[in-house]
Amino acid sequence: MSESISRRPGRPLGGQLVVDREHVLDAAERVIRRDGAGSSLEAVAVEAGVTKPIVYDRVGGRADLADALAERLADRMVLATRTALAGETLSQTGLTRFIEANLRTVADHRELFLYVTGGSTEQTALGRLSLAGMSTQPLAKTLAVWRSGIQQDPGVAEAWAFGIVGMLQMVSQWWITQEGLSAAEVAGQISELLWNGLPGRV
Amino acid sequence: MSESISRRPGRPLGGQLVVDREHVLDAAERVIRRDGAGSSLEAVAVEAGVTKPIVYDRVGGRADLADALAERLADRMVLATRTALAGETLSQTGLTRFIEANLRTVADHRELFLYVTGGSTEQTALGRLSLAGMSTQPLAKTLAVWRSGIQQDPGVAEAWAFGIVGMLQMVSQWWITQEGLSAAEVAGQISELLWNGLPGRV
DNA sequence: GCGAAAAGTTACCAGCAGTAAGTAACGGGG
DNA sequence: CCCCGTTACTTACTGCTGGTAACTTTTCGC
Repeated sequence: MSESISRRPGRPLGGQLVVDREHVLDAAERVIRRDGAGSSLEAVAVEAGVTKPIVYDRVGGRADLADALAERLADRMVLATRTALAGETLSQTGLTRFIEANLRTVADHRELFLYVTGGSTEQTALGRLSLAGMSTQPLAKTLAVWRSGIQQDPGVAEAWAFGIVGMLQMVSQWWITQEGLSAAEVAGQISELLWNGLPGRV
Repeated sequence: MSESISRRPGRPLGGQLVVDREHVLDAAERVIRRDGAGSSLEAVAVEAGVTKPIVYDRVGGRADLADALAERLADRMVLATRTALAGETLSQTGLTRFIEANLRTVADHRELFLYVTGGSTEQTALGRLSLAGMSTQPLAKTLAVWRSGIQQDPGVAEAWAFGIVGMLQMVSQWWITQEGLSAAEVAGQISELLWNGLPGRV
């Protein structure tokens, strides 16, 4: 893959785009998976078989790349949790499955997760909210609907959604550095906290 | 402050260290407060009235600086929450005060918080765990003791501590970008979630 | 007094984000 | 049919930052 055929300058024969946005993002994922979260844009360009300005043209700067990858990761998480839940009504065991699916997705995309949540600097620190935002927006909606359904105040939904996403992110980050701690176990513990609260049910 | 007197090379007259570690960290805090989370080590050195290698000698590289500042911030948070709680036994209103104190401390050190949690790249993403770790270690201990006291399983303490810290970090990050949302309000909502759980008390 | 150690600075290197300028192929109008 | 604007690239650069090697000056023990 990515035979560095050292294209000559100028428009390539055939007149077509040599790579599109999706190809660049695919290359970025491969590089990050191989070289870790500290990968450079240059490396991404090389992996895509193209030069830096093309990356800038297709996806933008570093922050934009992180955003685009965050969106992909968020999509996969939503997908994984959706299939794990399969539309059933919310319960503690369902919540546990939701969390466990989340953990497994993070483990599957360890370096990508670190790249996206690690950010680079400055406003990207706030940009981590973009990954959060993609996850929180649907979650907040779900929470609001569900809370209304059980005769509870739905006004807490937004704050709760951010809180839950933050909790999952930090637990994921902690968990992937731990050895010999099963996803199911951790998921059960966090689920217990989120469902029954700190004091537990009496 | 930091009169750029352009010292000559060589050991300074008097033979004493011109700045110690604490002075460098103070300077770093001033720079970050003034210039934001994207501040460079060079700027820190200038603010401290000294050159880069001195910063490296006193505190180490960028990751070490972030760690040291994280420790300071964590200390201040622990202090703030401790005075807010004043040793009373844990309750929902106490928890609310704990969270509100946390939010206010973050707001007081906005840029520093972003610098520390933002990290730079690579292993610093995992290094965010260092701030987390400093906050979670005492929290986990407190939780374990408290859970034991109310006849509940204390084995969940570590995971819960990371989860709670992550929740607070994300909520803080979200809250400081929001306008017209009081700390007390948000603290109450998060406290409600942590204390009573998602379904609420019946 | 003198040389080793201590405490600085200068000057550099490597790598990276981001951009300006140059080059070659395509394609439509005269 | 050819020419010129447009398209789609690459090369080559700037500016900055983290990090380090080498040099300079003072101090202090013997």
